[in-house]
Amino acid sequence: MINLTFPDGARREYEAGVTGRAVAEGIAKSLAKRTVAMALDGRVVDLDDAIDRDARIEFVSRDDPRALELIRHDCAHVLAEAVQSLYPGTQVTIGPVIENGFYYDFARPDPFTPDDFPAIEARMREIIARDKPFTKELWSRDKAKQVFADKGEGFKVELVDAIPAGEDLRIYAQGDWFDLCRGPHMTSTGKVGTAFKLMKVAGAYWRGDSNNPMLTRIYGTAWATQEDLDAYIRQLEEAEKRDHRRLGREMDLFHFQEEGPGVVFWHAKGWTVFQELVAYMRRRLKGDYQEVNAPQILDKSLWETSGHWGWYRENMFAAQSAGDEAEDKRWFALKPMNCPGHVQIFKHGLKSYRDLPLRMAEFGVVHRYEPSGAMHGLMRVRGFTQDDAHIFCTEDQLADECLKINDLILSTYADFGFDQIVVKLSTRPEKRVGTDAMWDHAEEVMTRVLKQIEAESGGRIKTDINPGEGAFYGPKFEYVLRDAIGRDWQCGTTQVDFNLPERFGAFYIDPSGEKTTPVMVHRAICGSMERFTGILIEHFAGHFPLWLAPVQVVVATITQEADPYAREVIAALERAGLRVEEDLRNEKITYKVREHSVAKVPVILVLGKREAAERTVNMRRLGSQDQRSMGLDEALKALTDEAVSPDRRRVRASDQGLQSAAVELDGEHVVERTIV
RNA sequence: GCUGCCGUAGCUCAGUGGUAGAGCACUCCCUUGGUAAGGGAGAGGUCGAGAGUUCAAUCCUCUCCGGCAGCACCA
Repeated sequence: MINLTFPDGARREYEAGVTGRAVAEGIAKSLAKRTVAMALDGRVVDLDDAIDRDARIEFVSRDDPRALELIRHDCAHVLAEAVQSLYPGTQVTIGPVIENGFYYDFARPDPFTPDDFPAIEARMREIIARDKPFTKELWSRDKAKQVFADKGEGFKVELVDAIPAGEDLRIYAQGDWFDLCRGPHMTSTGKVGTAFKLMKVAGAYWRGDSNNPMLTRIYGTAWATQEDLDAYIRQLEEAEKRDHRRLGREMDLFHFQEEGPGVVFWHAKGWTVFQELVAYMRRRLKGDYQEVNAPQILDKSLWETSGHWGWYRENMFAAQSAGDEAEDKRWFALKPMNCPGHVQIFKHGLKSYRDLPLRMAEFGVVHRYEPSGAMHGLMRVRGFTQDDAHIFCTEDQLADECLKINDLILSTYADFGFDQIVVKLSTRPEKRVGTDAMWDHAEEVMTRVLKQIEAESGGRIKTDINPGEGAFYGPKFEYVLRDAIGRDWQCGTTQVDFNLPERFGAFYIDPSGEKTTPVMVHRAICGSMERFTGILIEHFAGHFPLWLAPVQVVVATITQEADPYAREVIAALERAGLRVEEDLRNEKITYKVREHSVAKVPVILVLGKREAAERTVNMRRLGSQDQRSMGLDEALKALTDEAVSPDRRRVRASDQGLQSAAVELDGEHVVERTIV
């Protein structure tokens, strides 16, 4: 006999080996009917599984959040059956659940196209309507291999081989169709419901390895209800509207063209945002960092010394004199990183332990030959600006420096309204330099720092470990932020480097007069300034907070009679340091308002005869139909106050002895105020 | 880089084996209008590049370039 504990705390005895379904039916037929799976001690399993020991039991209904994964997984199986029945000869491989849906990879000479979706979806609906039960069998390895081999399912045979010895091979059938699968599944295909949709097709390498053949993958999404599915589709449409490539065009921020694949043409407005961001970062570095600038192209020998030529040559740009008869035909490389340059600067002149920690920053433009398929708007480019820095310090200073960097990174993200941050520690990879003792030490320091970061954040910062993902020269922290629509971006990074200073023979004189190799820490906060600008565009949906907006105010007149006053207002705004554009065109005010609203200008000051006579302005904020009439001086004060960047506001607040709670002008608040 | 799709005016997109069209934007004219598109006229394209098939190619075929969606990659 076994004891089962129910969610309400009740305990009952059952024969060992009783199935969940029998338990449910014993309680109520209706319960059994609406239950799609059960959870034993919190682990979701098939309802028909035999229960052979004491457990906490919960019945999972279709509307249980835990059922969503089952719905998607079952839907993947239904997709696979539909595809095999419609396209005989197609091999099935794997079909896992992913965020917001699932996919299934098929092997087929002719890849699928979205044109195939209606037929597949129709067949899926038939399979779901048939409502065949999912049944599970345990097969021997030999039987599974034999059956799949006989069916011509070579990929499944490989999967069977990959399952560790001693593990059961589970086969799930839904009527005549069956698949090798870890499970669990719901009770029958009908439970999948109709709130599913095939989304796109794509190629994907077998087992994620680019040496393997390419399969054809069908992505789908599935939800418990049609409302959930509709909401998801709407969310995708919303994300598309925020796409920085689209907003970049609409707001006239930047463009790309064929002659420069992966390099940005920044227009005046985009460059204004970019430069505001750089200026912000410069202010944040002041006092702690010295800013330098190392050369753009350097003799390839330097990159051989650094190791980049050996490790990353395929991804580097090289240049030489274009003249056929040039006396000097040596090869130079465009810098892919700033660190070798910074080490040269460090080495210039003898350094003392008193100079450490020496923090060297650069907004360095680096070029990397990214694979063509990797490029994506501003997010992945071949030429970009790093907010890079290298800290030369002693071993003893390492932990403090990591924590100091952490403070800078987190406070920077907070200034833009990013408050969901994950810090991940990446540990030693297989291909690496340096002794195990060095790695032990560095990982020990960084693990300690990671714990401290988590503890000091009061639970706000999540941490994680990526085993084996470190750089070849040292372990690293990666800072992943979540934007306004829930997408994650890895931006900041802190990397410990035991390798480079030694390779270049950099040293300082320690207190006992000995030459000592410093530890070097690479760190970036935004990472790529181009990318971070792209993230901000999408995060704010183009509705930048006033301090970042490329055009902060447009002064638009209703009639020409207001032109002289408008010029006065513009001059006053410009004197106050605001970025202003005039719109004195011979157009109706509705037309002007529409145009500037579409361009996402945060503030429109409308001036007509009345304002000119009263020396007032009529202010309209982006995203609001409301208008506010106010005196010119009042408007100037309100706008200049709001246009103060968050870091300056913080300084101002502390100067006035105010609590940091007064720091409200982060991105979130501005967004709330300016977006409908 | 791999798989699939795409490339026509500044932008969004129609279209055809007989060398092209719309809307918006742009220029000019009328209009001076109170908060998301007033009216009229005009200008604007080597149909991504090259080769092939054809009497004839923007359209069909191939190669290349670029883009998009995934995959792989990201020092």
